[in-house]
Amino acid sequence: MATIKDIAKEAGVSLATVSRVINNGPKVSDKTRERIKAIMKDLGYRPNANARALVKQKNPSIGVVLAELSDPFFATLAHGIESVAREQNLQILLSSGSIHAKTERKAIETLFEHRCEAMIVHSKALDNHTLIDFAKQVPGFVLINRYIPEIADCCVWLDNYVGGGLMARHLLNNGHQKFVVLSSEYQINDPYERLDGIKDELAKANIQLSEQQIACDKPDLEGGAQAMQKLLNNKPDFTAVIAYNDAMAAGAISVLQEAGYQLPEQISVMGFDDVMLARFCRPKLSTLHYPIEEMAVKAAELAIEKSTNLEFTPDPSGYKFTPSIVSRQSIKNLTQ
Amino acid sequence: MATIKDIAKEAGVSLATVSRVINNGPKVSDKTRERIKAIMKDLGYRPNANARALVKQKNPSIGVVLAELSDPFFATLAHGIESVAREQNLQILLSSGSIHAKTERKAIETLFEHRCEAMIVHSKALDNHTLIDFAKQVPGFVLINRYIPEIADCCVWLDNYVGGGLMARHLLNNGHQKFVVLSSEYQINDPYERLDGIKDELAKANIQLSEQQIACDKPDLEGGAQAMQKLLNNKPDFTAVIAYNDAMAAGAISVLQEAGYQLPEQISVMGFDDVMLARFCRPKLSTLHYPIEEMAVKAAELAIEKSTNLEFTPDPSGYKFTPSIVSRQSIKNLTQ
DNA sequence: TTGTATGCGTTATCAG
DNA sequence: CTGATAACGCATACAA
Repeated sequence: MATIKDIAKEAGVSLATVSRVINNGPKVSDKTRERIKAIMKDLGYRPNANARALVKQKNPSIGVVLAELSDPFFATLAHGIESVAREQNLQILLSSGSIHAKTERKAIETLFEHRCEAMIVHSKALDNHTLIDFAKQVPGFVLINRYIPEIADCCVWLDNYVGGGLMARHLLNNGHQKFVVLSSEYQINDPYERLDGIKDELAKANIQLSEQQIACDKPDLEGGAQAMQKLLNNKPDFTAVIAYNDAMAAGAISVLQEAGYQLPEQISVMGFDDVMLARFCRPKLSTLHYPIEEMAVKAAELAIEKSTNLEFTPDPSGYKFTPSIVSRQSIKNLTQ
Repeated sequence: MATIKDIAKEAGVSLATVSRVINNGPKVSDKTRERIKAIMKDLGYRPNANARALVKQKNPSIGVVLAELSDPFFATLAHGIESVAREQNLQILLSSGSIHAKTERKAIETLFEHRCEAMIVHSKALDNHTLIDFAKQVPGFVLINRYIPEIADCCVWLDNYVGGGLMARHLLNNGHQKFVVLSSEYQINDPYERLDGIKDELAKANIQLSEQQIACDKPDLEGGAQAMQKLLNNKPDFTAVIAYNDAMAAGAISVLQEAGYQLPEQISVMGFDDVMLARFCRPKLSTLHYPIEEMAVKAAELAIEKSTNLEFTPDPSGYKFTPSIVSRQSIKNLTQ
């Protein structure tokens, strides 16, 4: 592969001159500029990004570590990041953490080694301490979907507690009084926070949630189906199902329908996330909209700003997002 | 950030020795090895991947350009690639083409500049000639979801023509005789090939497809809905809808149901892709399974093999995949 | 077992 | 306007 040297030799000029035309340097005569450009095209010259990154002491790229690639809204997240990356002419370096602390750590370290100037990490397995440590090492480090008080200015996150409250309130407003909850078995914050939000809001209406009304399983379709089945076996009395996310809600719906229930006439179901699935399961799922793409864009912008402008003082209060209710057809209004 | 030099100085040894312990070089005494390792950890040393790539003349990474990130099966594709990348300790460099020839070209060139040793590109906008050109420049270049005869050994692709035939045959076998087709308006190969497959198979049963029986639109939900609406307005006589993909099929189903048709009793609908959507629309969609994850894995393995082993002679016949019928509930058997 | 020297492809700082 | 030349961080052939 042709280097700057080859084309310098071919053109009978010095390396410096060639470098100047590559970088649109100011002081080159139009004649030589054109001649060199022609030669570059001729030889199929492509600047070596690695050499460049080495000498410039930074890699114009944005590193992304995702908790898991199979996550349905990963595509949306990636799309958001990509849109700002393109605009800034930044390359994307992608790693997946696969929800293992070890792999996540490895993924982040790899990004470090590449000297990415900005980094967006969606960590589900690493502990706060480790993350804080990382955040302190690179200016452009941003956490998405996670809030750590010590590094609040690096966090773009969703208020899950408020989300849980919104779900409960919405159902309450629709006249429901007897609930059942499908939660995620993963030992991460989100499920706990949502659950706390639900419980607290319910408590305001003097409703307690007992352990028998909660089932945990994997936060996907199957998990939702199994959790629902467990609950059904106990034959609890309820009119509404509050699911950890849309996938679990959809799984629950299948089980419920196969058990002969009319939805939403007999039982209402509420999801969380507002992924595509929510619009296509029947009945169409009422859910909470998770503004993941906006969050991704914000995270990318923040990461770039922080890495570029060292004096930048972020406004921590601006990086919290709140989900909003999307009312479709899976919830029956009992008050009418 | 600490460099190899810093740690050499700190340890009172030469650069070479440090480099050896980093690369697990063979000739270092255990004592110094341990001492150096300790110092590395102490100083938080991280090898500079860019410097490494420069001197080794190759970047241990696999470049991926995707036609579009919002594509529903992009996540699946990425997941397949990622699984083999991890196994081989390869970093993923991601670019999106956004279905614009210019952007796609730029995406590929960026990957070139980074000297990725393997590249997997999903191009929808670039012409054959350009792609052939690229393929000849890097050994580890692989095209996914596209077949170009001149570089057949770089192509991992799905036989869309056979797929179209399978759809038609399946419907024919279920007693259907009157069809309507929802195709994609994008000027790329897939829709044409599928359509040809459909037409040819239908022709074997002496059925011709007229222009009024075909509607083109965007290959997504909305497009499917609109295409279906167009057809409905013309009030053609049909018992089965053949859609370009699951998304269009789902869009069509919405329109059909809102128009008061009973599905699948009155009208059967067939999709293509077998994405998650197919399992969750009602009636559950009968479709063709697109083995995208396997294809991604194969593409990654091929790309790595080609880049590693220059003598490797690929077996072109092994990189064609064939879709298979997934029978669910959206097709009524008219022969019973 | 360890050290020295050189080069990878660029950019950038000086001189001309 | 152009040309030498010194970094950048690391690997490696060759010496010691």
